[in-house]
Amino acid sequence: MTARRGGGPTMHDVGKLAQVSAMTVSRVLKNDPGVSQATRERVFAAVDQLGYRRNETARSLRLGGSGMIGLVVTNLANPFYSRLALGVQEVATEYGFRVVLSNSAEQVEKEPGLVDGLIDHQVEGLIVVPAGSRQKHLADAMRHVPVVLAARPPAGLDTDCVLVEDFHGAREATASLLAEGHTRIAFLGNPPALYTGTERLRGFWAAHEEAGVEPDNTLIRQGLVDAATAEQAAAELLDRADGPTALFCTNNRISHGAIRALHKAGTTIPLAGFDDFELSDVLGLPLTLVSYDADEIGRQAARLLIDRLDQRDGQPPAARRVTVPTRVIRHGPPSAGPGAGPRPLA
Amino acid sequence: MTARRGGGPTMHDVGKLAQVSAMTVSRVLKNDPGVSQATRERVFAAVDQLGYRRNETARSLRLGGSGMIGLVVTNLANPFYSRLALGVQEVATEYGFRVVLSNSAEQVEKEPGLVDGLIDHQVEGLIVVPAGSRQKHLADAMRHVPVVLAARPPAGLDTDCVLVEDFHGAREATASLLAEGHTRIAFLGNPPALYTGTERLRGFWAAHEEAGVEPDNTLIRQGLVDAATAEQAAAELLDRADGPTALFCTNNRISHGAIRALHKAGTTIPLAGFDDFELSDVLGLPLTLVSYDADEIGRQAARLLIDRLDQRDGQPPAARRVTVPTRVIRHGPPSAGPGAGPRPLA
DNA sequence: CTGTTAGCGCCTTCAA
DNA sequence: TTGAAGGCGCTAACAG
Repeated sequence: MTARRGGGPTMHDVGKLAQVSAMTVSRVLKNDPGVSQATRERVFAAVDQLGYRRNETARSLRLGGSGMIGLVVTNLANPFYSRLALGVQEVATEYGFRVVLSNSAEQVEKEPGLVDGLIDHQVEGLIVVPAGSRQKHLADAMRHVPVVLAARPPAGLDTDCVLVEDFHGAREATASLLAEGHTRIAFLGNPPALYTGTERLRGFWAAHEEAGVEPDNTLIRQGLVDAATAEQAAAELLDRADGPTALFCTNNRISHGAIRALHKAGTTIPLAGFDDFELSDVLGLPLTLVSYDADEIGRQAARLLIDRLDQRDGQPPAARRVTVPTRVIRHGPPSAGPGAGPRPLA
Repeated sequence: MTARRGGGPTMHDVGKLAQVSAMTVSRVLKNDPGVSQATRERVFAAVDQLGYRRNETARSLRLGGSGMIGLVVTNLANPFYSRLALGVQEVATEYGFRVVLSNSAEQVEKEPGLVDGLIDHQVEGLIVVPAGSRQKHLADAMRHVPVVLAARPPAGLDTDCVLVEDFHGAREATASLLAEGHTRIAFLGNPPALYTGTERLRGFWAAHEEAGVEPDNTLIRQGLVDAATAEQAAAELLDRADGPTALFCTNNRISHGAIRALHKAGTTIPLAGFDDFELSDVLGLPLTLVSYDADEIGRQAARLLIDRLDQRDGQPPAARRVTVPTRVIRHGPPSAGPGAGPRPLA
C-alpha cells in the first residue's frame, strides 16, 4: 500500500534507523565481509522493521547488467512453447538470471516490438523462437545483446541456435508408414516459410525416395496454421475417392485437427506426426509420433546464451548449432496396413 | 555485441551527434511538442545512426514506476496457467504494462522467493495464483505493491481475487451423474489445503445431499497432486469389487490420470471433472466437463490490479471478488447408467 | 524552442 | 571498520 510511485524506504532510511550510513547498509546487504557483527545486526533489524527491499532497478543501473534475459515465443498456450519456456527458466535461474517472457500471441508483426521492448528494459540477452521468416529485427537486436534462436535456424544472422532433428524425425516417421505398405500418405504441413515446414517436408519426401515411392502431390497440403485449418484440409482429403491411406502431420496442432477430422468422419487411418501430446496413448488410434524434449531445447538455448554472456569481453564464439534428438513413439492398435482402407471407428 | 555491461550509446551521445543537449533528445523521444521540426529530424537521424535505444531502467528509476506487473504461477506447462497468463498479458499490454512471469515449477516453497524477486525488480503490482495455503509472503508483498489473487481466495489478506464457480460447477457436474442414476461416484481430488480442493468437494457433496444420496467415504480420495498419483488412486478404486460406477475429478491433470487408468484397465465408466481439455471430444468416452475461460480469469485479475494501480494515491478500494462462470459440457457416448457397470472399452 | 541543474537509489572509489 | 563524494542514464523543474 505504501506503494505510490517512488514510495518505499531506501538504504538511506535503513541507515538512519540503524545509525549507520547508506553505504554500510549496502555492504551488509551485499555480504561484504568488512562490517562488524554489531552493525550487521542493527542493519538487519532495521531492514526487517521497515520491510526494506533493495531496489534492483537502481542497482542494475549502477552496475550495468540487469540480470534478466528475454524470451520471445509466439504462443504460450501451445505446450511446445510453455515447456521450452520452463527449460529456459530452469537454466537461467541456476545461473542467477531472471527470465522475462514475451508472447506475440500468433501475431508475427508484433515480434519486432516485443524484441525492442525487451532490449529497452535492459535484458542482457535474448532467446527467440522466430515467428516468421524475416529476421531483420533480430539483426538489429544483435547490435545490443546476444541473441540465440530456438527451434528455427538463423536466416542471415550469425548466431547460435538450437534445433530439433526435423528432417530426421520426419523421415523416420514417414518411413514407418511406408514400411507398413502405405503409398498414399497425405502431408499436412505448416507454412513453408517456416523452417520446420520445409525441413519436415524434406524428410517426408526423402523417406518416399528411399522407399521408391512417388509422393502424390495432390495429397500435400501446406500452409496450415492451426487445428481448424488442418481439420478442414484433412476432411477434404479424406472425402476424396482416391484419398490417403495414412496421414503425416508436421506438428501437434495439425495432428489435433486431423484427429478431429477423422473422428467426425467416423473413420480412422494411421497418423504420423511431430510432437507427442497428452493422452496420445489413450486415443486408441494408430499413431506414430516424433517426440522430443521441448524443455531441453530451452535449456540448451539458455546455456548457449549464458555462455555468450560470460564471454562478452572476449572474442565472441563462432555461431554454434545444437541439435536435440527425436525419437519415434508408437501408440494405439497396430496399423491395419493400406489394404484395409479407412476403418470405421470402433 | 556492443553489449558488454553498461555499453551502448546514451542520450548524451545522441545529443552530441545531433548537436543538441541530452535534454532535447529526451524531449524528442517523448514526443514533447516543444521541439522544432529541424532538431527533431536531426535527433532521429542520430538515434538511427547510433542504433540508440532508450534505457527504460534508468527511466523508471527517475520516474518511479517500472511499467511492469508480476505474475506468479505454479506450472506454465498446465494449459490452465498458460491461458491465464495470456489473459493477463492481453489486458496488461492494452494498458501499457509489461508482464514479468515467474513460475514456481510446482515447488511451493519457491513462491515467496519469486514474489520477493519481482518486488525487488520494481514490479508495480502482482497477480498470484497461490500454490499453497500459506499466504504470509503475500501479506508481506502487500506492504510494497498491490496484490491480486487468481483462482484462489485470500486467506487472511484483504485484497481482490478472481474465482471460478468451483462449488457451483462441481455440484452441477456431480448432479448430472446422479441424475443418470449413479450412486457410487468416486471423488478424485487435489489436496484439501487448496481452496479449489475443498470447494469442489463441497459441490460434490451438496449434489449428493440434494439427490438424497449418501456419498461413500471410501470412494473419496484427496491429496492427488498430478496425473500419476491420480492414475494410481483411480486404478485402486476401479479394482475394487464394490468400486465406483462413475468418477469425479477436480482438475485436468487428475482427469488425465483417471482416463489413463480406465484405459489401462480396458474399461470405461462415466467421468465428470473440472477443466475441459484438448481432444476431450475425440476420446470417445462419456465425459461431463466443467469448462470455464481461463483467459478470462487472467483478464479480470489484470483489470482489478490495474484499477488498484490507478487509485494508488486515493483511498484503496475495498477487497473485491470477481467470479468467472462455468458451464458443463457433455462429450462422447450417452452414459449407459450405473446398471451397466464398467463397460469394456471398444 | 533549448539548455542547466539536480536527484531517482544504488554502488565504486577513495579517504578516514 | 566506516563514511563522503560522485555518477550510472534519464527527466522534472526551472532558467534563458
